[in-house]
Amino acid sequence: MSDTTEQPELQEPSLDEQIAAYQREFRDLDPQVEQIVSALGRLNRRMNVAYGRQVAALGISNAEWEVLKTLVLSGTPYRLGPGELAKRLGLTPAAMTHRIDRMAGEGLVTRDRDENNRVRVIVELTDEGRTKWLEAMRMATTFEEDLLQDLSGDERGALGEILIRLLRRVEHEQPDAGGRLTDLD
Amino acid sequence: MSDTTEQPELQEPSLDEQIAAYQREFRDLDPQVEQIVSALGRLNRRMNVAYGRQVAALGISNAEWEVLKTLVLSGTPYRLGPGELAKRLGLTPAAMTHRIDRMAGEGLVTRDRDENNRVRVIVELTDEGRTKWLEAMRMATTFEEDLLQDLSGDERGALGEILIRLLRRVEHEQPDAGGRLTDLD
DNA sequence: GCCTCTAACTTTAGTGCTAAAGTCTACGGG
DNA sequence: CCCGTAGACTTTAGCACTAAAGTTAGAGGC
Repeated sequence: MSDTTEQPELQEPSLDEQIAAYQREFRDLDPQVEQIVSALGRLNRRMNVAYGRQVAALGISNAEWEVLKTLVLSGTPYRLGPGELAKRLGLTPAAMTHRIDRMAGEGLVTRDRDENNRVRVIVELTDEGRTKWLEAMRMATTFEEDLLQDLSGDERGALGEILIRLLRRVEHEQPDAGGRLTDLD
Repeated sequence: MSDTTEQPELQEPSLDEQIAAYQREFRDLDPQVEQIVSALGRLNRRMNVAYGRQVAALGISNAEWEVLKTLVLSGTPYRLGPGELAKRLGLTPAAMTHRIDRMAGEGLVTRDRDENNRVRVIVELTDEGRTKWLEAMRMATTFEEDLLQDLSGDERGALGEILIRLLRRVEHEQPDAGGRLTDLD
């Protein structure tokens, strides 16, 4: 997901070809389901590549942008500990330590000991970091508007509503416990 | 995206909270666009985690599953060179070399020199590899059916159609004019 | 027929991650 | 008080990847 380095240009067969090939190899396949799932995956991959290219123009990586977003989302004064950041980004604390190192070196955040509890560390967004976030945000929203430009208001509403339903379904199917997704032993 | 190792459980604010926070920090945000884009991203991340957990039960990683899929998609006799595999998976040839090493060690594929041109290498799916693919495919399609279970036929049709349109839009927005990346018929 | 050139991989160096062990601060019980 | 323990990060070891340099087989020029 996160990436500082460039990834090679990916070159897959067309979606139609892919689905046709799957049907040849796996009779039980529902082409409609496969279409939805494959299109979702591809769409996301391409979007991530696009975001990466855009923020790279600002001199930051996708990974760094994620950190900026998380700090801004936390609201003013834009401060979080490394542990909390790691949780929200889905990283290990160790990885967070190194990411903060880099970003502090670039002046995007500061890292300081908490005065009241010197075990704790506070990562705070700098003005430069906030500016980068804003610039990236402007690029991203322009890109997103452009992506959805052919969709009518009704279509956008319908798409959003369906995606939220699907998301709820995935999020509620929890790992073990009785979830049907995971016990296929 | 590809991963052998486990990733920490990610813990984000609810989608509604996130969108509300963005609106506080960035007035120009269209909440409907943001909802679609964020839901898409999250849905995908969760799905990838779910796939990873499922194939892990078969003793293979998500990365290995991608290779199996690509070989099967190429059609019988399920053979491709490392270079071609790398292109289709969006990896560098170097990464492909190592992945093939591992997979050959596990008996999922064989790696042999081409008899006619000894510079070329041929990676071929083994019976075991094909079996693993089939088992993974069964798990994946069950999961996907379950995910989409609340959607009516009409909704599925509409969703698929919209996603394809978006995908086409992203794929045609090509970076800097160069060649068309996607037609390899 | 050698010599270069190119294509297709492999190897080496360096990055960013996970897992697990280590460090350091605060807190609580004897 | 002093020691032990817990919590919050940091460090170390190892892995998978990219970029770039290295290797080797076949193809073409002269």
